[in-house]
Amino acid sequence: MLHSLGDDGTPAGEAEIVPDVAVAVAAREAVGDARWVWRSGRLLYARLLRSGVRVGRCHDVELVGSLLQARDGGAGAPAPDSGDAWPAGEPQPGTSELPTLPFEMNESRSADPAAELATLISAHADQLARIRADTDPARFGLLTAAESAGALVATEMSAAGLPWRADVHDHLLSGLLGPRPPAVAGLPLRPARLTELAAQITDALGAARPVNPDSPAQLLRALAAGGVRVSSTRSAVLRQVDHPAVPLLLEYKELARLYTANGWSWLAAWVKDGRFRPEYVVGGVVSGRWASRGGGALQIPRLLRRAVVADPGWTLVVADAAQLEPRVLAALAGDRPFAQAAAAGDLYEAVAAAIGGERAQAKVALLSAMYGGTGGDGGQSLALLRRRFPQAAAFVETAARAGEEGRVVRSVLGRTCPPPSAGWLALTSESGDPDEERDPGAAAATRARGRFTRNFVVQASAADWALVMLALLRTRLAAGTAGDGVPGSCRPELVFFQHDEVIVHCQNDAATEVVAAVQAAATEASWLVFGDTDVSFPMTTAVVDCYADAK
DNA sequence: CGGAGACGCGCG
DNA sequence: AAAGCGCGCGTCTCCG
Repeated sequence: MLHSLGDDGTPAGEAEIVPDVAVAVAAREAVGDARWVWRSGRLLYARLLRSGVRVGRCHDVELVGSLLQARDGGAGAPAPDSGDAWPAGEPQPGTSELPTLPFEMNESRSADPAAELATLISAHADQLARIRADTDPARFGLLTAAESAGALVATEMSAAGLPWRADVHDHLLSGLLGPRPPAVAGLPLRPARLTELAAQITDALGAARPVNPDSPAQLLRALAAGGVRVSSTRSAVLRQVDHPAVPLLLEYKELARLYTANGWSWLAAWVKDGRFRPEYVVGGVVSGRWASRGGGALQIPRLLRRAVVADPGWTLVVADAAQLEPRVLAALAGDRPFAQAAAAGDLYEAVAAAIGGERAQAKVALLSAMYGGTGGDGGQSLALLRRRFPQAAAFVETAARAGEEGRVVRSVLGRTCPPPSAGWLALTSESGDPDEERDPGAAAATRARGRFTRNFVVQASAADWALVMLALLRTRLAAGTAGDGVPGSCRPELVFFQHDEVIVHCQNDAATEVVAAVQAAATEASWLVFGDTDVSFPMTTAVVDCYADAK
């Protein structure tokens, strides 16, 4: 059932019963600019794509509902005060994004589709009203539009798949691990190289029985027996120990990780017909970053980028937002000297020059400022950073204090972080009785939430920018001339998105146009999200046959 | 036997 | 002194 809607979400005309949704959607897409309103596009849009139907825009009631719920609090709590995480005194981006809503859609096979459609229409109208009621309706409206567009991109990317050469992957595995081990009684044997290393580790530790390096507890005991006292078996801890078993263990861990996480079983489970098709979870991370389900799509080891190869006649445009998070902080905080350091080129270099240190120190100090660390040995650089860029420092400090006090903070477009848990409140609340000892964990929990909100304002605002950029890039790729007039699926396709990085798979002669589209999307996103700022958000782009050859 | 949690490590 | 932010997932281990 479809129903056309006006700009404010009120239905116009009569609801329409269509025999084939895909056909009806395609027909409406062909004649103009529709924005589809649906309960959730998660399954529905995948079906449309399988029928060869692509849509331009949507309003995903489920995803927008989550954004609104986070903003307004689960139990109808009052809206959070918006003072903390918003750039002060910035011009507001335009409000031209308010859509027309020609069609309503309901695809369920419920007993009473008309009633369900009515429920959806009123839920949507309610959401529009709540978006308008935001302290910054233009920015929050942009967020809801971008989140909905992100859902379309995610589904399209899963459908397209990341080009993946199983033969290259297999070759990498056998080179490092030995040939694929046969399965015995359903379980694959340990690969030759791992077996060899395990034996060498046992020898090096002087153990009487074979040590299983996969068991942290067993390994810890064997290390202690061999005279190595460590707090854990982590690589970082082992690396600081001088013992002949250590290099063997480090190699074992690295290879075992490759084997279990991205070995032959992974290959068989996730790569079909030359494509890796993970499922992306839009809004899966509280900060607005995407998560993924199955296949560990966002944790593909760099080593395996060698297996990501464009089809013959096609190429990969790999684009990465350089130093995104510190740039976002610069734009958020309205810190002029910092913004000027982020105006062009290498931000870390510019910051190093400003505080009179090395680039590496500047980078660590900046990350510490955003993560809530102390900078470790670079504590001095952090102090210099605070003195040189007081507004930027104050911005993250304010966010940290809000968290420590149990308040919530918002990203630049108004994504709200979760409130503290009941456990946190119980742990950190003062009892009022001066004799009562405070829980010793209370201070640690308070600081932990401070670090969370401190990081949230930056990470979530970076996610806002990246999502808007992605949505704009999608639109530009669809509107471009590349692939025009050629039958079949010859258009550039978004095939990967990982927080601040995108990959477009396109025909060789389209690469220049795609690179330009990426740059234009980044520039437009910066304006829409941050308005008039000195800060630039450069994308480094590489046109390569193989992902491993980018940067 | 399956679930839950710790551990460890890959990515940003 | 203790310690940085956000995830997914595989193995080991304990427990009911």
